[in-house]
Amino acid sequence: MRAKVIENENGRRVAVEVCTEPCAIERGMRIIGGKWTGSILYHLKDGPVRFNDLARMVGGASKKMITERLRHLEDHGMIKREVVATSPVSVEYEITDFGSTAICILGELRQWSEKVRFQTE
Amino acid sequence: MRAKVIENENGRRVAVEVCTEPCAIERGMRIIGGKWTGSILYHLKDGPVRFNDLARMVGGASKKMITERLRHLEDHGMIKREVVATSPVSVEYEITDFGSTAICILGELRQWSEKVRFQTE
DNA sequence: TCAACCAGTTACCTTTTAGTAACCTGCTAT
DNA sequence: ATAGCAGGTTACTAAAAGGTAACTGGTTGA
Repeated sequence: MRAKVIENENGRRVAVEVCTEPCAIERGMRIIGGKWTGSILYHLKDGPVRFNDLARMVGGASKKMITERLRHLEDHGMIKREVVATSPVSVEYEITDFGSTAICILGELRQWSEKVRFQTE
Repeated sequence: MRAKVIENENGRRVAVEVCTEPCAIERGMRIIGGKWTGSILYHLKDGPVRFNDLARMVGGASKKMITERLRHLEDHGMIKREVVATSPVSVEYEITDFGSTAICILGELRQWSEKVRFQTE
């Protein structure tokens, strides 16, 4: 991310230290940037939540989306899935320590976009 | 984002204060979460950059993508486009004060995802 | 005159993402 | 028995996103 453009000995403009794909920001976005992903993770910040409860909380997202995003977050070690031996069984999703490290970013994004309402449109 | 699930008087689980679509995190992601968007904005943090230089810096993104993202960022008041009367004309893109407010979020995301390499996979 | 640079635009195509709605197994309270 | 809950899965469709490559019109230096 230190990319800059300089002129070489022939007067041609060339980029040095280009942002090779995928750069850190792009990679980060691919982890927490998908639709619903950030919201879902953020909803887990205060403790474990069950699948259907999550589906109820995140209005607009279908079960399919919830499942997909949970698997994605699990694959990246941000949440863990735990089957609780109730009857009928319930499944709890809990944020991991690593997952928690993303919460502050999401929190800031949230605050930031709450201000946006007044800055644009 | 204070959504929780409670049981009502009939023992049914219902969500209260659900995250109505699109919630703050979702909205924020739609602004800075698109592919290349964050990277492009981040590359403008140290001063104005010309169109083709940007294209050179953000390796992997086509001119079409660069154009699209720049328009998007402009529409959201995060950058401004300025035609400089050189010959041939050059076009400079500069981050606005408002756009700068997103840089710290992107910086944190960047730092965070640099750590990710060691945490997952 | 020719090639290269500027800042894009256009047409076309492929891939990805997202959404709906129905369905599944297992369990339980009525 | 049957309706409802749990936690999903499946099939299908629509829309959006992303990518390639060619092209534009003007400028400039060799």
